[in-house]
Amino acid sequence: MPALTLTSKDSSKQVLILDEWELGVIDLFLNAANSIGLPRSYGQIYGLLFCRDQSLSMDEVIKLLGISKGSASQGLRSLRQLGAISSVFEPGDRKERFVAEIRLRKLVGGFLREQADPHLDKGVGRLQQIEALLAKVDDKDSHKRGVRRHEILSGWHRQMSRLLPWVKMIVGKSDRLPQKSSD
Amino acid sequence: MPALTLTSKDSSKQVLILDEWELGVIDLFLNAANSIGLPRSYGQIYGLLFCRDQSLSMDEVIKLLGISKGSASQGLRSLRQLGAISSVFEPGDRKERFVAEIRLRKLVGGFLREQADPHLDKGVGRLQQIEALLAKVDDKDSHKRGVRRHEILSGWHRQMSRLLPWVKMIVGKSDRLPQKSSD
DNA sequence: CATGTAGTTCAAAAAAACTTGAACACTGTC
DNA sequence: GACAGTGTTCAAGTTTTTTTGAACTACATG
Repeated sequence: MPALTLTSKDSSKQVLILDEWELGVIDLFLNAANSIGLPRSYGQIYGLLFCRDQSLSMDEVIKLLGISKGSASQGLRSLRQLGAISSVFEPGDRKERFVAEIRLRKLVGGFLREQADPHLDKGVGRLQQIEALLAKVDDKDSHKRGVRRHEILSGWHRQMSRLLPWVKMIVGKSDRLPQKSSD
Repeated sequence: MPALTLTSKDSSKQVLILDEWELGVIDLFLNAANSIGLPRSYGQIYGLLFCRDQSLSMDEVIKLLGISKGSASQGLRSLRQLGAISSVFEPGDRKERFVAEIRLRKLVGGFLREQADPHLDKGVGRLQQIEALLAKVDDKDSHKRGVRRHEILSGWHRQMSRLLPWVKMIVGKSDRLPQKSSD
């Protein structure tokens, strides 16, 4: 393997540019990421991998999207943490390569696990904190009101905790639903 | 019982200060709002109203939370739009007064209606746009790949569309939900 | 152990989101 | 019409989040 050219452009190399439809998909994911509270660049990265059959290295992601090394590194790490992408090592290659997870159930599950569950957990602490503050309330009416509110919040917390497993279960189940192929 | 001079004239006025537990609740909602992608001030406003039995006017919200007129005005409007608060007019008073909606089902339903549904709707347009871009692709392989991706995205869209009604239905009914025996 | 490749970290820059407040609009009263 | 009470708008200011890129770690190879 001759390593002469630095800016090597081996003709066996796959495309280093994006199709227009790929740009469209990447933009779709950019917006989607944004609207669920993830950085745009995460959406771009996922979108790019989603478009491709072949795994991509960090280098290729950087070149194709024109983002910085830092963004790529952090984005790829977080996306893997979310279970939205996974990495593979081609034998005899030091580079880590990435592919998108395309099972919606996995995506939703990972998102809920990493984003929703922690919030619910923190909620327990917050509720306890409020309970503690309530113990120090002198005024009878205020105390009563506070207790009622605490009860409501506890109920909500319980309901949300029960909802999440259902969501995880429902999404992806429809693979098996009989479908009339339309559209 | 009456607070010291605080530019307030009428001593029959209810508290113009917040109990500690109320601050805790308001902070909880501030964080909750933040984590579902709403401005912090919306959370504060909702949290304040959530704590109170009596309706509050915009003026009172501004004074109690120490936020600006602009924030209060926009926050109250958006929260009402979301169905998270509702307004009432006391007879013989020109001021609009607000109370929090505390039924979780309503809150979740409103949130999904105002936030999730619009995104799904926009998604239709985006998918069509991608479809249009695909029509212009020459390369056979790229086209095929693109079509496959479009199909996947369409499937996801369908599944999410089906999920939302379930969520709306399940929340608020969880007393009667069948349970997965573990936890 | 010097070199080159792969990847991470983090302070500073840039961008996005949020808040503010003064000007404006609307309405009912005198 | 002038005024006072309510509420909205939005340009400018502030805060928060995201991105960048240079310095750094790690590790294989000659």
